Amino acid sequence: MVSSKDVAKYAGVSQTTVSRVLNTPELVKPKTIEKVMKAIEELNYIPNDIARSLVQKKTGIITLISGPLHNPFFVDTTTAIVNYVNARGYKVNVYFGTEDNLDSIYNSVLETKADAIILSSMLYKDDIFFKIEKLGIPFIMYNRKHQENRHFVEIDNVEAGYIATNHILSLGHRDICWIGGPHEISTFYERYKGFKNALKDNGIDAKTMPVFFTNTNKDDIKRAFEEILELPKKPTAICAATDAIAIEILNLCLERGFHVPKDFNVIGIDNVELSKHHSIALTTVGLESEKSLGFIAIEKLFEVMEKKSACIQQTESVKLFPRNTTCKK
Amino acid sequence: MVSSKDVAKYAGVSQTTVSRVLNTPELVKPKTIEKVMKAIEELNYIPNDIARSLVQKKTGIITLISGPLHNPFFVDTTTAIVNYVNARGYKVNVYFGTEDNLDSIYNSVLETKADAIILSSMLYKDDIFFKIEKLGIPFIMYNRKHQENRHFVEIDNVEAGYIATNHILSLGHRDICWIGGPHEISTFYERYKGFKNALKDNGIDAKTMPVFFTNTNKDDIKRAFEEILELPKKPTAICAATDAIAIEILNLCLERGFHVPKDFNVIGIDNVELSKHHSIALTTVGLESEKSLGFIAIEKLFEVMEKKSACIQQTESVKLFPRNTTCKK
DNA sequence: CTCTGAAATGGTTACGTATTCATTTTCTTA
DNA sequence: TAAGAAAATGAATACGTAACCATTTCAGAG
Repeated sequence: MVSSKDVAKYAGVSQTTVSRVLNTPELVKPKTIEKVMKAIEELNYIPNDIARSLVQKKTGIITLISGPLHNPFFVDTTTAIVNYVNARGYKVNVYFGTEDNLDSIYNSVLETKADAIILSSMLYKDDIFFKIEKLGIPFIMYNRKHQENRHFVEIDNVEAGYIATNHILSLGHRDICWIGGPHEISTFYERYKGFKNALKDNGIDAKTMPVFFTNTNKDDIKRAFEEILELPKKPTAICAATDAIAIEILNLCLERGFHVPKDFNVIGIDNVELSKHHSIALTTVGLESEKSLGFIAIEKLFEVMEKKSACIQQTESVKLFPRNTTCKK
Repeated sequence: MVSSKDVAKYAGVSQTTVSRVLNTPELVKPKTIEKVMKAIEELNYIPNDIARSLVQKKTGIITLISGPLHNPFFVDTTTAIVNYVNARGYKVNVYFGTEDNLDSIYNSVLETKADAIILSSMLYKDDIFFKIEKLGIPFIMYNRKHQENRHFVEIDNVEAGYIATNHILSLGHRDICWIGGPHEISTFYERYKGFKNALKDNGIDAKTMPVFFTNTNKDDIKRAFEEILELPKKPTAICAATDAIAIEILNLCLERGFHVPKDFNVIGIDNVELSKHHSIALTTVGLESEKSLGFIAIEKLFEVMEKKSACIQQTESVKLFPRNTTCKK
């Protein structure tokens, strides 16, 4: 591999000068620059990122721990994050976390001397929070938060659950069910809280409503859906904690020959891009702002990296996006 | 930052021994290992990946240049690639290439001393091919190939175009149009070739058929669709070169109040996961094999990295997946 | 011309690890 | 118990760059 030393020798200057030509050319005589550039050209020299990282203690890498892309929410956020990071001249190390592989991901992440971390894999009570904090580098959670209540960007999940449920109730539905995820995740816990609040405010006893807390892979959602179908009183509306779940429920309904919204109303939360597709047209609750949550989060992370902010605690407000999967009972 | 030297001093051994404890513990006395591990624990030492990379000349990084995730094909492939790479203990630097940002991506990629590159951004005649080849590291293209005809994994694109078109013809449609992408990309060129071949074999003059070669972003597809609507003789079937285009066409049809397949048949190519969703149920052509193209490609790339193979030139066979967006005329 | 300060360049070192080679310690066996 | 082999450890170095400090070169003022 050709190094800056080789270039230096070839051009008849010192390695220091080669480095200067590339980093602070204003300190080098034009004629020298020319010489060095010619040598670089002819030797096909490409600076070694790794060596630079070592000496500068900056890797130019942002680590992203996303959820899996079969969840369209992470399609939207990953796109926003990666593109933003690259536009800022950084690189992205990406991981798709599931229940199985998180340990090995965290191991790898801690060794990588990234300049910052953005993640959506955090549980409400999660030891990894403290390990990451101990790294001493900027980090931010999006869509989930930790008990410690620091470094997060989220939507107003309680409100989102409330709005979704309230919408269903306002359409006249009274046989409702909730299908959400594990409550170790703040997002699911809070959205469910909104569900209960809405029921209460409408004078309904939450305890009478069937609720399902499932893992968010297709198989488990299917299992939950089958349980729904076997309920003594079939619900007329299904409130899903996320668009990903809602869209899968949609799929299962159609697979069984049901019609949405005639047989079942379905509502989600997140307002993912896919929900806007006219084949899906999912009624959902999402950000008031045009920006995606991923974008907001990565923007904030850079603020922290640039010391413009110290600690992010941001909860974005939400609104209803009525589409075609809900209707008057 | 605490280094292996600090650990060494704390444990009363040499830095070499610390390194050995972590990499070749079988060469260290158990008692010493214990001492060192205790020091590592107490000092909260985490080995520095960067320094290791520098001396070993291995970064443990695979660079992935994917297309944008709003194309569901890249959702599938990115998932497969990232998960496979991480499972093998490597990291992934990911980029989402578009027309605008490819130059800056390539700049960044060439500087990163990745151990290998996997990409789907290559044009048929593209100078970057030679620059990457000059890097001297393993690389592979998926879904596209270069004029030089080396280092690629693709589906049989000509055959795919043929099968799709033939299916439409066999359903009795005669007013067909083709909507594809720029022909600088091998994929589009070859799928279109299959389209023409099928017409020819059915005794139809390809020149009489309306064809559209558009960029693959939503706006341009919309523009093409509007042109289709203004054709003197409205086609009964639209052959899209990719599922991404087909699904967007589906969206536009529904937006305009058309019914698919009653008003328009739509067929795609790629058999992306999303096409299987019952709200979409897109008829398409895809891999015969169960594996995703991304998986096949990354598997092959590792073969090259392990010197099991030298140069990959792989074309996978395809078959029809009939679903609900096509029907007898 | 000479002096002075600025501009330009070079020598050396540090970054944190793995590796190579040398040395010390321990074990085995006669 | 001594000798030789094997095991365990350490010292020095390389990786390729940027940064620091020292030195040389140059331009302009007196």
